[in-house]
Amino acid sequence: MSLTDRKKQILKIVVDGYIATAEPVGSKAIAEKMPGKISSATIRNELADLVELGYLEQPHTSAGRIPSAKGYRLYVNELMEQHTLTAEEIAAINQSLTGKLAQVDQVVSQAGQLVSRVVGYPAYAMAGGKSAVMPRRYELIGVDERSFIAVVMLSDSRVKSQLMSLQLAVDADTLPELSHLLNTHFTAIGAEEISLRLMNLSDQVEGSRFLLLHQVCDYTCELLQQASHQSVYTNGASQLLTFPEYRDVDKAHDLVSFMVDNKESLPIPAGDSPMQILIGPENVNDALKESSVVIASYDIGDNMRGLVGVVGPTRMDYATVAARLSYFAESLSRMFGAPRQLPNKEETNQ
Amino acid sequence: MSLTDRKKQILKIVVDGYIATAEPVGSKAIAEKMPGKISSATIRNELADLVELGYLEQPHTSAGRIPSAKGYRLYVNELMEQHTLTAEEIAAINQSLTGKLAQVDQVVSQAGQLVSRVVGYPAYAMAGGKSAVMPRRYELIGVDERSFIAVVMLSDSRVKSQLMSLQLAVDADTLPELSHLLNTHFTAIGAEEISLRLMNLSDQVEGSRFLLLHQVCDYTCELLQQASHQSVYTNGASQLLTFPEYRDVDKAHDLVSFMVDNKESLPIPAGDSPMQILIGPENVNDALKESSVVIASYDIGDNMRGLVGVVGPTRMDYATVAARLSYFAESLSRMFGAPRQLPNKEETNQ
DNA sequence: GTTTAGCACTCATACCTCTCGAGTGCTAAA
DNA sequence: TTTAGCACTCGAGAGGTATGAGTGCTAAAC
Repeated sequence: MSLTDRKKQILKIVVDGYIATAEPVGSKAIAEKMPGKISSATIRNELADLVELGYLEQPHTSAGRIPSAKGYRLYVNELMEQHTLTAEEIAAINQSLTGKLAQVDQVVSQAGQLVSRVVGYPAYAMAGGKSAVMPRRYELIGVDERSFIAVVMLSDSRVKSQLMSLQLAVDADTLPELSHLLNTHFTAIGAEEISLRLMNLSDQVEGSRFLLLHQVCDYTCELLQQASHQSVYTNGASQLLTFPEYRDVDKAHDLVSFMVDNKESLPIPAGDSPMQILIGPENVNDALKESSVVIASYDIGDNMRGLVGVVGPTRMDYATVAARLSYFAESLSRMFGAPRQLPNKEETNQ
Repeated sequence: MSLTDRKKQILKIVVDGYIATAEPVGSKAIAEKMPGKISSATIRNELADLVELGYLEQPHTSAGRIPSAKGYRLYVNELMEQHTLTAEEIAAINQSLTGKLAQVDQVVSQAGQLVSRVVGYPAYAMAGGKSAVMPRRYELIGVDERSFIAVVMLSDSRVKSQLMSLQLAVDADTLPELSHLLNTHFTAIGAEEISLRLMNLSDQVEGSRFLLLHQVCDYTCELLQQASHQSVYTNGASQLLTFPEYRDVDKAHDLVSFMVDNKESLPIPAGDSPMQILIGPENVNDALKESSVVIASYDIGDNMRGLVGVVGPTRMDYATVAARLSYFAESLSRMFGAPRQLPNKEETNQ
């Protein structure tokens, strides 16, 4: 007994129907949707086969059928129609992207927010991989005799700055000198190396200057740590509550609080395919075993990658979500590919 | 018929009981908790009075009593025992505060997060009022011939910076000159004034330089706008789902999505009391009519105020929440009062 | 006048049974 | 291989009943 075309067609109708209504789909309903006249009895035979093959499941004897994870998988891989975005959908996405993404730094978090809005499911976002971030350039700017601004540029072209205050006033030459010192000895190295070199300087540099250096180095280390420990942003988790599969408050709570408190464990794409779909039990994490995740990645300037994912019930509208998400990711890549002209390659510091 | 001491005592027992169990409290249960032996029949007479006075309600004839908003109000104002924090609670709060609040900028959002964790209810946070933010100091730092870093210090002592790129290379003198120009003409003014002055310069300044100025001014305006439009951070909204009053998914969804999508409408303190409690219908916003809010504010450096609020069912554990929240806010004020030495007063720029 | 015991009454909840109908599986005929 | 027919299954909902917590009221006791 094999998967004939008709079986596939029936499977597709079941998945489509279940996605739309969240109710088991019966043989009669299928018969009506099948092209050519076929009786419900025939459909029943086919359905029995599909259950035996593992593509469908039966909640109980006298109910219609619902897709199994295997069924969804086949649907996603072969059966589902490419959802072509309507003009309105494209307009909505473009609209949501215009002018919103000025700060490179905020791109990632905003992407998650926008996706959640655009696809109508909860979403999450994070910045993906690449080599470790390091300081690339320092600048110290005097404000008054008791405070100065530390500016640190990182290897991924982000610039961070903070006001710092001093116990003891320093004279005018100090800041430029220390800037130079930092730029010569404290760039292109990691956090441990920074502490190390700072220690070595402790007896070569006069006390109040050393304190100042210490402050800046601390700040830098903090930035590096922040950059290394991937931060994940989740958005719209409350939308889960609108799906009937999460009417059970406990289930909903499990998933919502997983998305909020345990973001770090949300799935990241395995290979380097631009889009990936994880269906129910295909998810490693228990909390997601009854949900599906669609992940897409996009390029941000400076060979970084961003990642946006969408979470929903296994009964997710894969076709639409996939289409919107991939258009969204492509748009982002495009926006950051050409028009942004950031200094394109590493340039040794100072 | 007036509020005798015994009636108050009974009211207190009802509120305490209802807070603890979320179930109507019956006369027998009350009788057991009353000091001195009083029969349940007597209690029933008193309860009937309390209902008539509007302090209690009866879900239906044969159920126990639950507090009305008026009842909670009396409880909060007079009856509730000051919850004195245990050593563990204090330790937990202190612990959560240590070393977490380095960046003035992140204080507000982190405060919300910490409060939510510390008090065990959903929380929100925002930075409060004070005069409009303005640019106070600029600095332009060359990176290479095609890019530079713009550093803008705002009147509230926050420092922001971003990498910017240029179409045309500029020579070495340009950046310092333009920095000076910005510092002389573009500080201590609002966004509209910035655009205005920029326009006036359009024919006095050579093209590529003007473009550069334009970039910086745009960035500044963006910062100002960002600062003016109060941002509200919410945390732990999912914790609502653990309360029986939000077992009804629709109710839960209403409130959760209100907290997430409509944060701006969350209540802000009316007077300048350090702590405020809004009970059920006392809230202006419909979505909060069946919930209570506890708000506290604290001082951040530079005469700014931060605000943290806690949201929960009317049956909230006011005593504990209030105690923890106020300790938390006091700690924050203390941390930012003395030990932080930011430049203490406005100092006219350059 | 206040308190108490006693008792009939109320109502939400849980549980049972029954009915209804959608949907099935199987069989036998086309 | 397909179809009609039919008995069967099972969930959902309606209706009915028992249970028990809790009440209000009355009349007696303090």
